[in-house]
Amino acid sequence: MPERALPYRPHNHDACVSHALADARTICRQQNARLTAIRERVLELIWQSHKPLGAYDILARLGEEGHNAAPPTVYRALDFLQQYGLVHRIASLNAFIGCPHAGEHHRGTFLICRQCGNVLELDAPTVSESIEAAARAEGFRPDDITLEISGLCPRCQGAEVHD
Amino acid sequence: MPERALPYRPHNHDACVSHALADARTICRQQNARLTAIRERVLELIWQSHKPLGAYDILARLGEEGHNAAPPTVYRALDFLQQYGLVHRIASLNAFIGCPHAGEHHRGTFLICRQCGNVLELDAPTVSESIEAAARAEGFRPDDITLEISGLCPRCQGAEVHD
DNA sequence: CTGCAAATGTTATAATGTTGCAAACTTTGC
DNA sequence: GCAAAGTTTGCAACATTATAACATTTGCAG
Repeated sequence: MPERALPYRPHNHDACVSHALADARTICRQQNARLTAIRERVLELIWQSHKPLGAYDILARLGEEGHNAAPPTVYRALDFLQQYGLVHRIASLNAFIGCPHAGEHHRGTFLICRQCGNVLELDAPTVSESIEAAARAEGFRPDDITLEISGLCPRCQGAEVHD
Repeated sequence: MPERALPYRPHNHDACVSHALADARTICRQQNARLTAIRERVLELIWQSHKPLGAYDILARLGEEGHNAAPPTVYRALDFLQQYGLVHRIASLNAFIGCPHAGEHHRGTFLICRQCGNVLELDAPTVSESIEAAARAEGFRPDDITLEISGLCPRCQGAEVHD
């Protein structure tokens, strides 16, 4: 059994979330960063959904549980989490998702299913290298890469059913 | 002299714009699409700036010239132009830019200079293929690819000057 | 325990994008 | 030509996403 399951495969998602939180705590401790209650709660909410979560979705869930937060609270937590590579922002969706290989500051490659909304972060060094090579061939010095692939995930290709 | 110059190289930009407009007219005629006055004006405004233009920038320029348009007018024109591959939306910037190889419905690859703001659309079949291969290797059926590379263009690498 | 820096609360507002309906314009069939 | 149908635009309101500015609280070092 792989340590990290694919989002569209059945798996113990609670374990998946707590693993991510444990990792986050480790990473923050190592870097002397303060994973405060709100930051941790935001991270947890994001992880509890494999689908990307909008800032205002997070806000709403915090509201439901009594924490009456304002937008800056959430955006600040998100900034922090992004800074430490714990979550990614998906530009084409204006939404955020947990990073399964947190730790280093990086931008990932995302496979976004337009049917079920699940997102898989791909670790594809070959692709990154080919992109960077193409950019440098134009004399461009690449810095930050946004690669978001929309399409159909394996599960949604056969049956066009909702999740 | 190449027909289409790189945005960060000096070139006759008026000619560049009128060429793009002429292409657009041809494409729309061929497809029985109506390139109305507003749509053409929006396209022209976008082309006049090599830097991506936000919807509200366009709105403001239309306002300056007496056309008191509302947001839906601009967004509808942009939808039309995107549909016919005449402009692209750059998700990481919430902005729009003219497509230098219009005609087919496609998503491009963009080199975005974070210093001067110029954007070059790259036509990199190798990269696209490698991306699609990586996606399919995960069982994913790619559909639409957003690839936006932020960094420094050749001109801005030596001197960190503003455009 | 005091003072500083970091984090959070709070209010307001900016920036971006959409809905829904009415009016104007274009095309088409006759 | 002319009316019906379809497309495009005008317009008002609103929805969503994100930030600014400043006050308050919290955590921690000395």
